[in-house]
Amino acid sequence: MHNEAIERLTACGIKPSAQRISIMEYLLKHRTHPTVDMIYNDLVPTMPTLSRTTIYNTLKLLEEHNAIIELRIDKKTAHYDGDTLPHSHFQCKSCGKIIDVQMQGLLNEQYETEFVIEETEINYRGYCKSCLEKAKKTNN
Amino acid sequence: MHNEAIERLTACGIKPSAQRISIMEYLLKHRTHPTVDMIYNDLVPTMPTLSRTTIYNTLKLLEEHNAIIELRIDKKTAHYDGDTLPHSHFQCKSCGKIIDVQMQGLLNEQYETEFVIEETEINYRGYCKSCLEKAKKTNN
DNA sequence: TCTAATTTTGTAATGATTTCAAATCAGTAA
DNA sequence: TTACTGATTTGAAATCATTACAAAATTAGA
Repeated sequence: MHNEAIERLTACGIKPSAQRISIMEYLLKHRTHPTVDMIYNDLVPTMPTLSRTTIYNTLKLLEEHNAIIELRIDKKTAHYDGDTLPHSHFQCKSCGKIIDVQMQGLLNEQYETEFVIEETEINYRGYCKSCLEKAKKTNN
Repeated sequence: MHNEAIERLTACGIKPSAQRISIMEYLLKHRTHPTVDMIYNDLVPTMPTLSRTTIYNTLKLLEEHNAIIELRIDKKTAHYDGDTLPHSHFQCKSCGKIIDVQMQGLLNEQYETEFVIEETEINYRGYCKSCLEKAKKTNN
């Protein structure tokens, strides 16, 4: 797990520091879609100088380099996922748990037994035509 | 538009007050996926006593009664949509604009000319099996 | 009109995230 | 080893969207 973390970091072009390895390793080991605070509370005991800011900074860095995915399914706080392969998520409005949904496209009845869905949200992010054109003019 | 707002409110079981009508009407008229602040700034001139808190309260009420949809595509703030029919959204990471994507399921090349997609996120929200079972036991 | 319930309002509190400058660390050349 | 440079980490303070709350205003019914 430790080596996998280092491999993932270097493969994504990130210099593997002790903190970055710890956080990457945590996300590879725990498929619970943790928040910053969960990661912090679990790592501080073995890394007492660790700062919350470092976790924020590192997660942003990892996300920008596509080493992890930032989930915005929770309306309050960001959650993070070490699984970068395309898949969807379900969050229970009562207990807050986030569950992986290994299916592209819309859900079928197979899942109706596992949970009751009240909201479906499909979000795309990227760059719009006019911003791409503006960037072209400025950069060339 | 005024009457449509009242109709939507009553159809969703919401008593139509002046403020609620204004906000509902605004969301029916402006398909720009506004934030609380956009709604506030646009409505205050004609409704000087309007409070931001009322907008927060009203939007939550409207959403709970399925009169509108709350969008969480923007990582900073909530946006709101008066169009409750199922559709997806795209947000430009540069200008922040949110664009409707009238397509269920994953995007095809048709959209590649309109924008470049970097992230795809499919979120479901509802209730998980164990929470549903807990609720059953408590309520019966 | 009087009263009770509902709705609205403004202020203060909350809490996640960001900013920022100082401290620490890692790597390199002398 | 030592000194230097740049990268990384850290903690405190600031920011900003949202919520809590209690008072004020409005509405509806008797």
